[in-house]
Amino acid sequence: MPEDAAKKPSRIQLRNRKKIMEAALDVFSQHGYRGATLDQIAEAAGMSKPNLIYYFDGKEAIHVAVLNRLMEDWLAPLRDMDPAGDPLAEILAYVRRKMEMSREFPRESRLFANEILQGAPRMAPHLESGLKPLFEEKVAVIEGWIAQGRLQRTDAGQLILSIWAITQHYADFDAQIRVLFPDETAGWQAAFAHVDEMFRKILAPAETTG
Amino acid sequence: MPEDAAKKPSRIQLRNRKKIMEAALDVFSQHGYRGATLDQIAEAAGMSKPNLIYYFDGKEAIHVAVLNRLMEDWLAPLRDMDPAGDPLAEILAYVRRKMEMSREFPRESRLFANEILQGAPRMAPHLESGLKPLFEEKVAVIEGWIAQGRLQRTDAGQLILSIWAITQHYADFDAQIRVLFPDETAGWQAAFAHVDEMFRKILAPAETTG
DNA sequence: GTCGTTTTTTACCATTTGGTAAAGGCACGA
DNA sequence: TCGTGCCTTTACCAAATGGTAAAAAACGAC
Repeated sequence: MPEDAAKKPSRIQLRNRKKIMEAALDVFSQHGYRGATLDQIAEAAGMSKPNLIYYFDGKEAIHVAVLNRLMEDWLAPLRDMDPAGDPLAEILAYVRRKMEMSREFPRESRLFANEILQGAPRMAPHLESGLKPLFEEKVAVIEGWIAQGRLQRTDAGQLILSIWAITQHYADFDAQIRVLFPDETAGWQAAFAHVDEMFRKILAPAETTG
Repeated sequence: MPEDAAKKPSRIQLRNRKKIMEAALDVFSQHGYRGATLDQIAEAAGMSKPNLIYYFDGKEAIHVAVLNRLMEDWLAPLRDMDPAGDPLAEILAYVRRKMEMSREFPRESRLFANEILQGAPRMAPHLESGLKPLFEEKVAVIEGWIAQGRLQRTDAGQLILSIWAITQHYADFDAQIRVLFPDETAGWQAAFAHVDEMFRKILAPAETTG
């Protein structure tokens, strides 16, 4: 059984685990954890259900594995925010990258949203150990910028929240947006322009009239 | 069978349907459609499973009934936005009311989010016939205000989207926010202040330097 | 109270679903 | 070519779940 393997996984193992996780991302993000079935995942992965169980300990293990891999990529843009860079440029670049992720990886966004919506039953530890320290670190960075007068005074924590809220909304509420903006391409263009403009106004460098 | 009753429902019917829908809101919003079971709903409603089926045609019918009732209340704040009022005040009032709804009715918000996340399989008609016309009406109102120079020039559709995104985020991503802001009360205060400040900056009446 | 109607319960059922057992297939080194 | 160990499939299973049948209980007009 490869699940507990401390040894190097074979080429076949790597390939099949990847296929399973790709299929699972697809199915889980579309139906949620309980809505997804092993049969669906197996079919999407092009293999039999017992074969899934051969590579992973069970449904929950697959879900956790997908979430774990996801978290890295998900936090990367925030991690990249550079304290040494120009404040406004750094934050706007972060916003843009989050928008790009919503456009390019909507499945990942929805999987994450699904998990949080249900109360993060399988991800609470990750939030504590992965997300929270990074969040607090970057809050401190932004507060530093504000203290230096290089950024409009604002609540740094709430600012990051609102960046998440808006950017992820475009992926998570796609079904709704599609109804309101039938022209997808124009919608994305308007969205990119709008969020940039929005946060630009919010963060305009502090006027010395403070 | 009361489901197809064109006749007036009895007092017992009204009471029990209400109890069922309240229970269903609780369970569906916590576990999603497929994650919720009739047994859970029955227990939460304090009655037997066959009794649920006596009052509703089945699981899906319960879900649809809950969603339908929800939509009215959900759109009310936007509906209340008054074209004759002061632009900035109207929009900020709308934002505040949406924030209050996130705080007071998180289950409703999450139920809605869940449905949209899964592609709105049971709500697409409502989005077309209920949400979309109202959305377009209010977009026109805001565009009118902008044309009159009473509001900072911005994309009205995107503006409404971002109001939804941010306000609903506080309810939908509660599990995440709880990790990042352990002090709930302070979190809500900061949130209310932040969104008000945010949209105030975005919408500041157009300076005549346009 | 009595009778017809509405409401509720008990006892089931068929299907779906996560998971297992065990045999069969396959690759690959000796 | 023959094992040996990794991989895959076939045939199942027990529990959960949406739903039904039909009898029992409660209600309400008279």
